[in-house]
Amino acid sequence: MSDTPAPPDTPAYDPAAIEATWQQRWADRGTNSPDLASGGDPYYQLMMFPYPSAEGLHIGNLFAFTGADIHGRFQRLQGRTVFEPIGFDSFGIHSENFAIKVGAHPAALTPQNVVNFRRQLHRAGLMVDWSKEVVTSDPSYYKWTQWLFLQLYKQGLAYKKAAAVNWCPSCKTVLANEQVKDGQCERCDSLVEQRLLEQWFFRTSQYAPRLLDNIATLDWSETTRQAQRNWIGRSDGAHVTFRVANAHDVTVFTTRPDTIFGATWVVLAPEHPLVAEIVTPARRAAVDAYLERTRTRDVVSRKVNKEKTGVFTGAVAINPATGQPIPVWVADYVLMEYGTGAVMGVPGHDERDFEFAEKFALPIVRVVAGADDDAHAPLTEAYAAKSDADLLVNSGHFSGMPVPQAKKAVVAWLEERRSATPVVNYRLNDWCISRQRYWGPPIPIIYCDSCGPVPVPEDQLPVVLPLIDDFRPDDSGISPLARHDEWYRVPCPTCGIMARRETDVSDTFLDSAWYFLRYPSADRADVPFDAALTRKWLPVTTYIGGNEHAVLHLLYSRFITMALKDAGLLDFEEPFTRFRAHGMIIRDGAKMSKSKGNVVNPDDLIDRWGADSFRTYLMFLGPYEEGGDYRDSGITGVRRFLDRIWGPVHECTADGAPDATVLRKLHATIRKVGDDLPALGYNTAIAAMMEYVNTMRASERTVHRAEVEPLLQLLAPFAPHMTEACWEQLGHTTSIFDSGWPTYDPALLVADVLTIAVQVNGKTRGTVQVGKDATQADVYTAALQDPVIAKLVVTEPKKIIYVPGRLLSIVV
RNA sequence: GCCGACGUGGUGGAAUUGGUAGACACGCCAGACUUAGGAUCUGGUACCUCACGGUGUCCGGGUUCGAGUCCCGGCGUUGGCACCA
Repeated sequence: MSDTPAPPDTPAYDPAAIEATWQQRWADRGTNSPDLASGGDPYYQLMMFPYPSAEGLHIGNLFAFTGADIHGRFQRLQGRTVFEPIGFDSFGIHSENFAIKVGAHPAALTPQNVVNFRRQLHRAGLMVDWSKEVVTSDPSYYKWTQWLFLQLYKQGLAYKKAAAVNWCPSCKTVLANEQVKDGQCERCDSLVEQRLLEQWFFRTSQYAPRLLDNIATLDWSETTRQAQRNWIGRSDGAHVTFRVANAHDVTVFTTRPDTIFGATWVVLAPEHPLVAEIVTPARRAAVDAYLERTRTRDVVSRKVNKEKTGVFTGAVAINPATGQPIPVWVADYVLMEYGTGAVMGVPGHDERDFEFAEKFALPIVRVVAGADDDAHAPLTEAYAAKSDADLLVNSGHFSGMPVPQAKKAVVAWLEERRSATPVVNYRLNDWCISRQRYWGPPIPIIYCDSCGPVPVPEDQLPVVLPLIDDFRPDDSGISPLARHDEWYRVPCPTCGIMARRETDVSDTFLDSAWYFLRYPSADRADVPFDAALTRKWLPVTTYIGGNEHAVLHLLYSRFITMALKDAGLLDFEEPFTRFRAHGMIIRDGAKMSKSKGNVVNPDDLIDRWGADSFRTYLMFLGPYEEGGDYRDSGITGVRRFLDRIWGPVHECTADGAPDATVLRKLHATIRKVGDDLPALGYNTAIAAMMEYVNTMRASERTVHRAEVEPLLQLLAPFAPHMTEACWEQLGHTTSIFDSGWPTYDPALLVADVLTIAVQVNGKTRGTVQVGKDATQADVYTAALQDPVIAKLVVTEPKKIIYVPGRLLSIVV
């Protein structure tokens, strides 16, 4: 960029040439491919691998990768053997839908996209070990995804059941519950329908307590840990049994057993198996009509439109606390998939029940009251406040007891009468992994009329996804692969008679739930992951990624790891020791998107400014874990900063001694950057280096070699190419990344003269210069020399507070 | 509705965790060097005031010698969850 005539011996800083040169050298010399078997002090630096879109790398990808790369490079400068792999999450509905949209085949499009991504990632100067790349749609990878399915199957963790599932009519596939938001498809926003299909599930719910309890042991971003806790959704309560005349008992789940004296009805979910049994002949027609109505209602109006509906079954249950008969209703505000599919209606203390009671004129009884409330005043809304001072009322011999205590006491009392048991419930469901789509790993199961479902023998893996032209999904709910007899008709592995392959493929989240296990062993065709390498390199030391995967991807990965541990295939059960969520890059205060037309193309920016400036600028936008607002104009400042280092490196002198002031600033900077980098405080580390460069170059002085050389090491993680070139210019023949991290001398950090702020009655009135060993009395004496302060301090101060090295506060 | 995060100049953001608010950078203003400047360098830049001085970290209270930071009550922005009993 600079046209300034440089001194004859200083070549202009030309990022394009330097970056190409060093990327080539790193590749030729294997600089970024550590010896995984022999390298000491292993550090596994993982970044979330991208889905290779046709648009190429998004600026958000590069923000994420650069931050992770800086962390990895810093660890390497600290002397660790750093393994920083990357790959491509190339299977899945994203890739398939895009292929359909542009009329191409995903098997043709994906490799093109991967080539483009690889090119862009190389340009960004990441310290990636390209010899360990994985591509999830490659048979050499998905062979092991299928193997993984079989391991879970063997353990009884994979099972098939007919279930009401979420069907997206636009994507034409089943969606996991977690892919449905407000009754809409997370991907395309279509209204989701309910369908009853046979699906494969993993028993994630079985691991809920462990997945929850382990969270306490993880060094993860707090927001991510909280999101996982919420998702797993532990709630402590009780099962309470209600007698129903001439029928089975109804068991409900409640977290408020203390309110049972106020339960004035019981409700079953429409799908509850007992509905058919308890309904009285007189009410059967009405109930059947209601069930029919809910069945045909789509998920949206059921889950989003919260208008209460319901119907009385005619049955009567006995409240086990009061002994009173209460009606049994059916209503769709009760969900079959949670708890027991039945609840007790306590309108006084639950908003939903209150609404239901008002609509159907059911009795509302108050059984909890705040200390100052009248126990007999009618309720105008549900009283669900959770103050510990709330007391039970109208609750027999429990009246007057505080709520927390009553929760336990009531259950214990009912337990004695065999009407209740304490229960912990989790919100976490089993993971539906079936997808009625084409672009994924076929689920390795064969259905035989005489043997039933038979797993494909492991030595016959992979079940190769056939290259077919009519891969588009249709509305039948049957996978495209089912249209190909020649593929799906196979002999049964057990008995040899003609059988049928499973034609569904598995969820993309399964591909990514184990990829970190594959990386170190990516070049091994004989095993999914080598035992010795895995023991040495896993769990992942630091994982950096987006919080949009806080729940699904991270939870599934944790589940898979636990399942493999239980199968004896791993010796750890948490895959990611440390996880940090990076923030999001926005532009003009809004998310970048094509529709808003505010997308920034990374290729253009690297062409114009160079990867080093681009990387450093992205990290300078704001705190890494919070993200930042991308502004086009700001990158000039960072480019200028690099230019201002490039010059001195080429013109520095080794004669004489470095300047004392500069040296003190240098050591302060080494400390600051060394403290900031492990905590991902990239923006402040860059600011500190800028400050140092301003000091170093003050008054256009000639810079000493010892002033600039350590700076290159501090800057190297941000601007790897430029610092390598400068390092070479200073006469080094090996990579700067093998040069270690500079140390600072604490003795040099203390200035000889300190500036102390002086406050009088809390207001800053001036500053004084004192020697570094000055006492409170010295500072006070010095302060009184200041006429402004002397004028304010006319009497003996009431109080003097001295904060050593910082300020003196005088109270008069 | 529930849970969490956040609120600082024209802008992005700093602030050693209770100690001189606005580091660093963008932008802007002025100057230097220039045929030229969208290059480079130097200086200035929170607000009010000619000045002395005063006021300032969303608003209102409080604790403290001292509050951007801690406490109480509001308002706003944003992310997640949501008929989960």
